[in-house]
Amino acid sequence: MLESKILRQNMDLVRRKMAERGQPVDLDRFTELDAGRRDILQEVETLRNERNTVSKNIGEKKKRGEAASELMSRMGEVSARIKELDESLKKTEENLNAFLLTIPNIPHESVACGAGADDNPVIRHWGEKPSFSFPPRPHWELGEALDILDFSRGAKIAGARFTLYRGMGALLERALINFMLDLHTTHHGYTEILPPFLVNRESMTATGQLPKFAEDLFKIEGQDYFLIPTAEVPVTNIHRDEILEEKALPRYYAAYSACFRAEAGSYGKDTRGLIRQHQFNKVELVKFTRPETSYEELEKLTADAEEILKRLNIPFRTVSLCTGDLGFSAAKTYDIEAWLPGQDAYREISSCSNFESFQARRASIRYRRADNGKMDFVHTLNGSGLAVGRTLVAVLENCQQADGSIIIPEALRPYTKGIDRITATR
RNA sequence: GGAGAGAUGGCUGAGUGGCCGAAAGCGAUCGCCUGCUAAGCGAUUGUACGCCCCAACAGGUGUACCGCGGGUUCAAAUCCCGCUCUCUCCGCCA
Repeated sequence: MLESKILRQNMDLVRRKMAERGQPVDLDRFTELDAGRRDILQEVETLRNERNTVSKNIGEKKKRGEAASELMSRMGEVSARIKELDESLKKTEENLNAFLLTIPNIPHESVACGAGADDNPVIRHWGEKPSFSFPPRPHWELGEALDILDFSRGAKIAGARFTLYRGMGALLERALINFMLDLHTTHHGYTEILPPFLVNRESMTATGQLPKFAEDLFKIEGQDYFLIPTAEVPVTNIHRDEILEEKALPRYYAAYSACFRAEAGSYGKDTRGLIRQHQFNKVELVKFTRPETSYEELEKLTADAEEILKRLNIPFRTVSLCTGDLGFSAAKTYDIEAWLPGQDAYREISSCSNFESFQARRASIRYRRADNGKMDFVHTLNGSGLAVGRTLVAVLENCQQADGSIIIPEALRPYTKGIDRITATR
């Protein structure tokens, strides 16, 4: 969220940046609401001041046994007027706030201008694409042939976009989760978190999923609980309404969670395989940093996520999202895209973002600066480290053999009871 | 699910209608003092929003905030109602 004061002072910048995002904002409406609010505020505060002084007066008179009924009835009127003004103030602030909550973050100056995904500059490539002496197969064929992924049972039990993992498939997924968590906690300095998978409305609003993207979320009927679309939500909310010590920054958290997404509006997209599921597993990295270091921290966080693919020896490329492709809350985002030979394409496997103070304002996450003793908002960052289901896809497709078996990357074998190969069991 | 207790500043904790943005203690910061350490003494110590002032830093001033939302009253941390959360006991339960 952008604050009124900041918006008021940077109208032109905001107007220009929102246009670059392709999401023009009606700033006249803001000006109107903001000015209206301040008008009412001044009037009501003047009246309150009067009431406070006169009330004190009344108290003193009464103590001396003097009559004060005239003052009391006049203050009755003032109070009634205050009540009226309070109501219209509240209404105006609600409108203003609702409006502010729908304005996306301002893209960082290093973000390229562009209309959509095709305009995202590629930052780097890593790894050699594997060459095959046979046409590489997509993971859904491999998984079904090996009897480790059961799409039709998943659909029977729950519906489309749900998958049942079986045997080595389930083990491989679990191995990936543990491998990722271990790497981030022992080598990259993250503290492991296991968060609630259901959260309340305040948490969803703090990180930016609400109010604008309610249709992407699963909600518990009749209760104010939402299924998390990413561990970013509960983990960022760890410090909601808190004041952190500057010396306790930066803070790094790594969390495994299941993630739930309604995927409204993606009908017919990625209908086969594990790529787009209503429920999937993810290890999420979240950082709370001082404003001065957040872009440095974004580079490190992205490298931490890339390290997983490097150790699994999966080729990838990293792109920087352009203004037109940038998410609502992010100021800058790197997407890491793994090479999937079965689909002859790079597919997103991680998205690493700096939100600057956007989420911290919504969530009121602050720290006291050591230099001047003032409060300031922290910067929040997060990134997948990594999307587990998609990583499993990448392993299957990159490590497939001519006979349809899968050679398990060495880095995972400590987590697969030493098993080095998945072969058909029937 | 049933019964009860509670929620006050960074922390502990007092405060049952006006003199309370809130005692006291702890902590923290700054200064003094003691040869060092410990102790001691003094001062300071919330946030948000608005207005004024300023190039800016700062400053002045007003309002709000004692879990959240409403009500009573000239006046609410204090009285009333609803909600949320925490704790204790009973029941149930992985």
